[in-house]
Amino acid sequence: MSALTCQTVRKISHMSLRIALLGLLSTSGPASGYDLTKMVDRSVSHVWHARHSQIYPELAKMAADGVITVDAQGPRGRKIYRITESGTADMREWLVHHPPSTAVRSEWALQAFLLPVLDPDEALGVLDRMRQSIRTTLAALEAAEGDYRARWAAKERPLGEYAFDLGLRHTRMLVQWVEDTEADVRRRAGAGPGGVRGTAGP
Amino acid sequence: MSALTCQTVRKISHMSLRIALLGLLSTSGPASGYDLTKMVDRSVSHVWHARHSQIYPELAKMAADGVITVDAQGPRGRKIYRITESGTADMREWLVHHPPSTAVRSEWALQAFLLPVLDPDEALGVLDRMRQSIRTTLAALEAAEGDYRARWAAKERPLGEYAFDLGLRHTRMLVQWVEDTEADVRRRAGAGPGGVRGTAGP
DNA sequence: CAGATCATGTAAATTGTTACATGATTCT
DNA sequence: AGAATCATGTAACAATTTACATGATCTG
Repeated sequence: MSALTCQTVRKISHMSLRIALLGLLSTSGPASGYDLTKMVDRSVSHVWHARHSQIYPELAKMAADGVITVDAQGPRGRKIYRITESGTADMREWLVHHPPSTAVRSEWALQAFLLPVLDPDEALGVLDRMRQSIRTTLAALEAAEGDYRARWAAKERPLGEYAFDLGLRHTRMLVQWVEDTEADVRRRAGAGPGGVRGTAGP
Repeated sequence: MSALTCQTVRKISHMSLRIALLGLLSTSGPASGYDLTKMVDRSVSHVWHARHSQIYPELAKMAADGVITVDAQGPRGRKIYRITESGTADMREWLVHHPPSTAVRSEWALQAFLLPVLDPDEALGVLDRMRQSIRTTLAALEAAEGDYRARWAAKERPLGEYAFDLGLRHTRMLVQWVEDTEADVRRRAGAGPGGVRGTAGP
């Protein structure tokens, strides 16, 4: 097995887009670039965002590396890709052995980070925008939750139920953070320079 | 003002690294590339990760764009940068008017997403690794919390108190998610294909 | 048949990573 | 003097975004 896959042993380390696509192909069955783009938009993009202009070239590279093959050709150059055994092995290897990078890059959190440079009223403006935005997201997720359970009940077994749960928890945490932070900014604005803020209620 | 800054009105949209550096310079006062690299490592990197090899060229571009200036030159080509008025304006503009991108790219969440492709015992292995890793992170954050409060009490007013709180909440949420997910995987493994899992306890 | 959308791609620019390279200063 | 670390950069490559480009198929 190691002899057969030695070409693909290279750097499995990053290339998370590849892994995401392999994951989708492994549960959905054969699919085209267009199909995968839509699948990504509807599901994985909540955890790993990608555009079609990145997906098409990546699929070509994946086929060249043998982790997927062209299963069939449709009408207008439409290529249907299927995951290979080597692809399945790569994906499982990454999942089981790759310690996920903790490197974060979140504009949301960056704005939180920089909030103290603003005057209280400006900060409250930013927080207000955040609150509206995150409440919209929460509403969308809660609406999707019913749909999700229906698909589950219909035995569709969509990938990503745990990630969906994680997203929901994350969103609820953000709503709470925004509200607590707003309250804190207000309290301080009223009280002048005060003591240290509590970071979490009991 | 708009006439003065028209050159920098360009695309403030992304360039978050630039904003992060401007934020640090605006509270720390003048600093060198090396200083900023260390500051990034100790603080913003929890929110926006960057290496020195990206920071040095970015500082050069920022100086060329006039958002920072070389304030002084130290011994070995050490350049001390200072934020300009235009830089302050850009940073505030981004903070107040740029709706933060919600695009996520998290290897952690991607592994969560793909968890269902694994057998229960493999999934439990992955979750176990996650639990250990996240508990370590939580311990580090909780240790840093005391330090943080001390610095606050000493009037250092380090940037990022709200982001620190956000990070702590995020980490606690992850610990809870890992534990609940482990329990769920175990429950299902024992019970065979079951119903839909509850996404959050009351 | 016109407009929507399906469907696939490429090009250029930006952003980020890894590795390489180098010399100065401080500590023992 | 030798080791550690301070300090600054560059080069090559990989990942990502934005914009451009094009033609097919379906719907009313």
